[in-house]
Amino acid sequence: MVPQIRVARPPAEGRVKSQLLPRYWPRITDQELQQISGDSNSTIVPLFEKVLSASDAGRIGRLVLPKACAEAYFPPISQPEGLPLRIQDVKGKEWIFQFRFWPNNNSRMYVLEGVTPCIQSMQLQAGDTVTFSRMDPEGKLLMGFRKASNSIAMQSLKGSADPHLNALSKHLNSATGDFSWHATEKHVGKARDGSLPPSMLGPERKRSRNIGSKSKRLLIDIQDALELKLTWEEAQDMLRPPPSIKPSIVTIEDHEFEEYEEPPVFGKRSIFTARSSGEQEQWVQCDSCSKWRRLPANILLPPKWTCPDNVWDQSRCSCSAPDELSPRELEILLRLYKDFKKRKIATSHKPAQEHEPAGLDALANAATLGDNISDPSATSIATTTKHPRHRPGCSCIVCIQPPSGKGKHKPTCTCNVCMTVKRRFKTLMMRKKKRQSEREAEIAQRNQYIWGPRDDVEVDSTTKLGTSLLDPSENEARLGNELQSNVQSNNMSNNLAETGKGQIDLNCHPNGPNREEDSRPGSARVSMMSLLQVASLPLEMYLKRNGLTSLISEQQASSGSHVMPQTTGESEGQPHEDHCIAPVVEEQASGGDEELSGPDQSQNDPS
DNA sequence: ACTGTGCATGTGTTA
DNA sequence: AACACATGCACAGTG
Repeated sequence: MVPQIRVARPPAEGRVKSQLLPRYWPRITDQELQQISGDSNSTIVPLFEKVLSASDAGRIGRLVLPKACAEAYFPPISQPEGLPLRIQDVKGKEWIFQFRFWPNNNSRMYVLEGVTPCIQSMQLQAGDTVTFSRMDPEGKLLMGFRKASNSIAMQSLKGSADPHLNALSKHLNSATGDFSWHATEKHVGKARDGSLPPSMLGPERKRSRNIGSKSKRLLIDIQDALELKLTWEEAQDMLRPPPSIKPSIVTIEDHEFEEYEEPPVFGKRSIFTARSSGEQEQWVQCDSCSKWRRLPANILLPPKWTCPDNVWDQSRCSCSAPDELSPRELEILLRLYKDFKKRKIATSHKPAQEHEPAGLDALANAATLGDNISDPSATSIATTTKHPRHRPGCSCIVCIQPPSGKGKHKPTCTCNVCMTVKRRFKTLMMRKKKRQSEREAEIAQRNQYIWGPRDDVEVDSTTKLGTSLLDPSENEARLGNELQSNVQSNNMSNNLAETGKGQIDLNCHPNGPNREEDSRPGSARVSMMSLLQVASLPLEMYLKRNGLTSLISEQQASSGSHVMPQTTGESEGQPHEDHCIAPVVEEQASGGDEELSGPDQSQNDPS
């Protein structure tokens, strides 16, 4: 891309820059400049930028300007009333803001008033960045923005002249494939720690400063928020319902929710798998020797777990006992798990269509967010309008009480707020149902796609095998799809796999007589069965179907190797009752994760 | 009751 | 210690 503009960067007047705090230094990319300037031949002078605070992005419509920036780049004002300032946005639209100041101690506090329409037009929120530039020689002020959400950040990165950033951008793309907001956070976070020069690290830590103090301002720098969220989601992996506490069932609007009296407890992260019998089990890694051990699914593990704790398998209760899985199998399992996680995260971050908070949080969200509930980024950063310190989803007394601030609501309360919340909840549930049916249809279609190439396996396994060995990711990706479908089906049918109520005929080939019906969008019930079949396939069948027969032979050769002790002796192709490495859910067996509203439900719902 | 406005205050950052 | 700034808060205006 050859910019048609001349850019005086960075930034503007070095003289002034030295007076600005680094956090206001403009980091506008060429692409952004190009965007701002359009086809103009003018010189764009990046002036400064500011990460929007909650109050900047709030309804008040006042954007606090850094004093030094205001005094350096905006016209001098002597009266508090200031003067109207004409600023052009990236779309070429001109906005007129009141540029003024408030006396503050012996100083001034500069603000731009009336920015709400502009902020809304750009769909900005706290954590996003607004950039100010000047077009010379006209001196026209320009306003750009950079969304804190990574999708936009990615665009910025892609367009960056900085090879570092371009490389990072490519890396992010390749690393995440189908771009995952969340996955990228991790990379970005990682990059922040290491590879990026400080000047490119985005907003500094400034904004996290107030947290933890007496008057806690829950204002989290977007980067910190991302890291926190990530940590939270990682933590979610380890959260389990309290082992001895039985949830009570609460019915709200004909929907049942599990309510736990005790908060979730921490357990060790494990991978849950299902056997073809429907029995679930979990794989856990020893903290001492790092070997993976198979345990019953219903075991709550302590945060730290080692082989000697393995009282369920005496042959593997010591670190000296060999791995049950071969390295290749382990790799596949882990990659499937990783892929599943990635997809789950991506799914959970999809706007509204895929994700909805449940239970009280949903109500709280509904109460505080209204239609904004469909905007995940909004829920992650923006404060509620009700109580600036609180975030959407906050169900504290302040946020759930009526505007008048008097008293709590009873279940039978019919006040406007309660009725609105209830209506909203109904709408949400209807939407959820609708989405669920859409999702099922989608799964059915995907299923059709999945099964399609399988014919090739049957017809020409050698060719497929060659391809597979060269590019195992393809197979794994397919497995991942199945896995995802499997998880979804698991969510929807709840313990179907466990109870075997689905009456799955494992001998029924997916391409069998029912296939036509299976693949029809809308015949979700049948497709669910197919998916469950996939979920329940023995490892050998997985391997075979995906061209990894060499692994089977390797496994057989090495085992008596303990790969699958119980499977030896069974004829190939016959469904095994045990050891289906189909990571169904990584949550406890108790959970269709979207179905719960107790402490456990939040496992998949960090918001 | 709600909204807008102006100022005050508390806290983190910088010199 | 001084400064910058995010936001709390009181008060006035409006519906």
